[in-house]
Amino acid sequence: MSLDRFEVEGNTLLPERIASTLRNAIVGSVLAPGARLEEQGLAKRLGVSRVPLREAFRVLAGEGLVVIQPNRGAVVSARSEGELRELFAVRSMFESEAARLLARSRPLAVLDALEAMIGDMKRAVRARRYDDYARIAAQFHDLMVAECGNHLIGQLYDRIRTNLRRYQLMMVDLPGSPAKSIREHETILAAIRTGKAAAAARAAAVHVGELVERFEQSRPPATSKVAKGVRG
Amino acid sequence: MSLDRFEVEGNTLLPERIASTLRNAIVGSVLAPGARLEEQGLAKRLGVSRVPLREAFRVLAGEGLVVIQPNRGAVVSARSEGELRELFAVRSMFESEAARLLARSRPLAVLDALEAMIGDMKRAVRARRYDDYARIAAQFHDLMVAECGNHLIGQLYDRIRTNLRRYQLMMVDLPGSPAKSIREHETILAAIRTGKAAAAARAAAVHVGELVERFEQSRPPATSKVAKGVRG
DNA sequence: ATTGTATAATCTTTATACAATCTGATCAGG
DNA sequence: CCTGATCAGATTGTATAAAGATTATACAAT
Repeated sequence: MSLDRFEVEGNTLLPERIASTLRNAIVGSVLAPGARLEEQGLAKRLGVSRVPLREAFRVLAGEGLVVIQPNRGAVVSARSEGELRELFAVRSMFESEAARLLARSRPLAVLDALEAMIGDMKRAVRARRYDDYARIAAQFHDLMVAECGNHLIGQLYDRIRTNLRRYQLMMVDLPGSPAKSIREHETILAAIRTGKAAAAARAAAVHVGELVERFEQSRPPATSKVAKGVRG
Repeated sequence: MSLDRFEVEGNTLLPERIASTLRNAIVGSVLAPGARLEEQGLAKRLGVSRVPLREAFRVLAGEGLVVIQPNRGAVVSARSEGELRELFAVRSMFESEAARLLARSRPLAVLDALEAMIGDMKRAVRARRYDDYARIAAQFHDLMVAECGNHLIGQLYDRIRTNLRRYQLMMVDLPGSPAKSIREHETILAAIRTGKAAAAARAAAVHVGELVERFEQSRPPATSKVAKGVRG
């Protein structure tokens, strides 16, 4: 059961390793939206054959990172403001539900870990290490969802998170107002600790909502952009 | 744009057609949980070669219907009471959010279609055609989610629905108390029509909750079953 | 009787080659 | 300008083979 932690990495199949490489390239904008994933050339560059590469395409297509256009090959999927909003909306649902579930089950170890993270956040802010702060805040959310008890939510959340990374948000709390953000985390945790499920859910949703707002303020209100080179 | 409806169905790629065939076999229990999907034999039986078959495995793995065990091939994934509960929980979230969104946007054509469906449900029940009733009720939920405005929710909902089908539930309203179920649909639609977003969301959640309850009553409280023939 | 080793058979995984089909672009003709 | 033919390039699907992993079986050792 908990021996999983000792699994040797590298036992993974080639298609998954290829998918991982391409995923990193996509979320890191090395492969831009609309970029065509040419089979032969890519296979040669990665030093693999076409069969596992094609399987990797299917994996990424299932995650929504690439689109397979019949007889025209795989293409990095487009981004849009609309998709971004949808991603945040679903993220909000998941985190909200995770908070609700945690408020019901209240696993002590998890709550303590969350508490510790808030402490780390405060220290990071005091030390003006805002990148650390953002990283810890992201871990806070990850832990909540991972330990909420609903494994399916965890799976789907991973997918959302991967897709959100494409928008250079990295699922981080934008450092607009760390103090306020920390208070929001505290509100969530307090509601969970006292078993107030509805309040916890609401607080989590509010927090994500604040993130969206801060994000939209931090960006020029760009009109919905569709990637070039991709025909409808 | 709306010409999509006239798409020719044979333009799809072979891996997707294979995946569709296998998906039907899995949700129809022709391929039972734990069944090994032997490449050679399956390729021969389906009249395809192994490469597109492998891609189909990846597609189904992404949907959670099969598990790819490194160097041991693809296996139909196990079912469990736990997964069933998780599926229902996520379904509830999605339908709830869909109802909320619809209450905000209130697209007239959709609301009228939903209204018409409730009429059809009533007629079906009066005629004691409970299978028709169940089918229409399922369409009611599908339409809500499909037209809620968040395309991502629609995608994820499809995945949930496919997985729920494996539990022989077919995403139907169990005909335990059609009259009550119809009232619940009416409550949802009324809240949407009057723009009461929170009420609509709550009504949708309540409805799914009732479905779960009816389902659990209709079954012996079977303990969490794991498929045979699958080694850890 | 149990444990461990060696070998063979089976299946998966990956690579490679080749044929068939589709796409997109170019270009000639109306 | 629009239509239709043509053609290179890419994708898709098949076939085959080699390499690696797993399982089964037999056999030796404790």
